[in-house]
Amino acid sequence: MLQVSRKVDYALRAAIYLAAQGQGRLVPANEIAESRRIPKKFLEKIIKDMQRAGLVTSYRGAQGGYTLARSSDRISFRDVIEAVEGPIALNVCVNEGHDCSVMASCNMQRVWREGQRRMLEFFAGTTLADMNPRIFLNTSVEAAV
Amino acid sequence: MLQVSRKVDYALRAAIYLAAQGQGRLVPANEIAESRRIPKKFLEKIIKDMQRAGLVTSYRGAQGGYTLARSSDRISFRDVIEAVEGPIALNVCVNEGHDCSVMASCNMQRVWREGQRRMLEFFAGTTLADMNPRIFLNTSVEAAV
DNA sequence: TAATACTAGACTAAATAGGTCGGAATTAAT
DNA sequence: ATTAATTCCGACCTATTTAGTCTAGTATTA
Repeated sequence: MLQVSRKVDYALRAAIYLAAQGQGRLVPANEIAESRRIPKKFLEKIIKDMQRAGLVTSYRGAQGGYTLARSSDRISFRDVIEAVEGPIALNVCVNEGHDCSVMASCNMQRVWREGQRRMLEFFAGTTLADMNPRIFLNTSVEAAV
Repeated sequence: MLQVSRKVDYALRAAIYLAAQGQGRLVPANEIAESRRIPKKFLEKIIKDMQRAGLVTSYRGAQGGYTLARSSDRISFRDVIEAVEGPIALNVCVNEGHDCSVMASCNMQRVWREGQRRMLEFFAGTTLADMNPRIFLNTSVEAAV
């Protein structure tokens, strides 16, 4: 339906929450889940995805928890989206190596590519730091308000 | 998965095919289905959606078929997408009247809105006529090539 | 009246979304 | 050493959506 999944939404909520806590502070899943209204067990899996993508670091055991692996202004929406959903492709025919049966006569590929390029450009330019209440760094988002 | 459905893809293939045949010529479902590799019965339902949205006109009986309801340069990708999928909302919280539980502290809504605005702007600016082989009218698509 | 087309609605198989469950492994504090 | 806090892991589950198919029409024309 051309809509982001709950997974992406939850991942970003969590990432933004971690960003607000400051890199370094270890935040347990419970706290994130409760404060951002995310099912805890589901959240754990989602954060694991972000960890695998190198966005989050985790520590087990008592006093353990999660923290951002790098500063919030170097983690973009695109990073988070792709961490949990894999690479974005607006249509199957935009994938590398995909061979569309009607490609020669269809001409749509270029449209999907360009639409996707614009979307990615925007999501890559918006970072977790931009979500910090009050201070918005991304001028393109700023300009839209 | 943030990807357009087969339905949207088929709808656009069909619409582009109709555009290429010229408004006025009645094209039967069979011809569209075969030439664009779309399951016929599925196609009929999809075209019905486009008809309900006022994009296509149909005529029953022998020599019947489908044709565009207006000229191809006045039917955009956005028109077709919304005809078969309903209004686009990049995230649930962008919908009118939706009340997000963590909205006050989340700040993401503005990002989805702006991302969506950019996407729609592009899809609304790209028409079926732009898909005519060789002649591309939409300069923004043109520029991307 | 036969052939060609679209129409309507029920049905279905497979995939995806959105989780849940139960416990094992790890660590810090007591 | 024990316990409590915490992540990690894999299997499981269920509802919804996707991508169609099937059957039985109705309308139109030659």
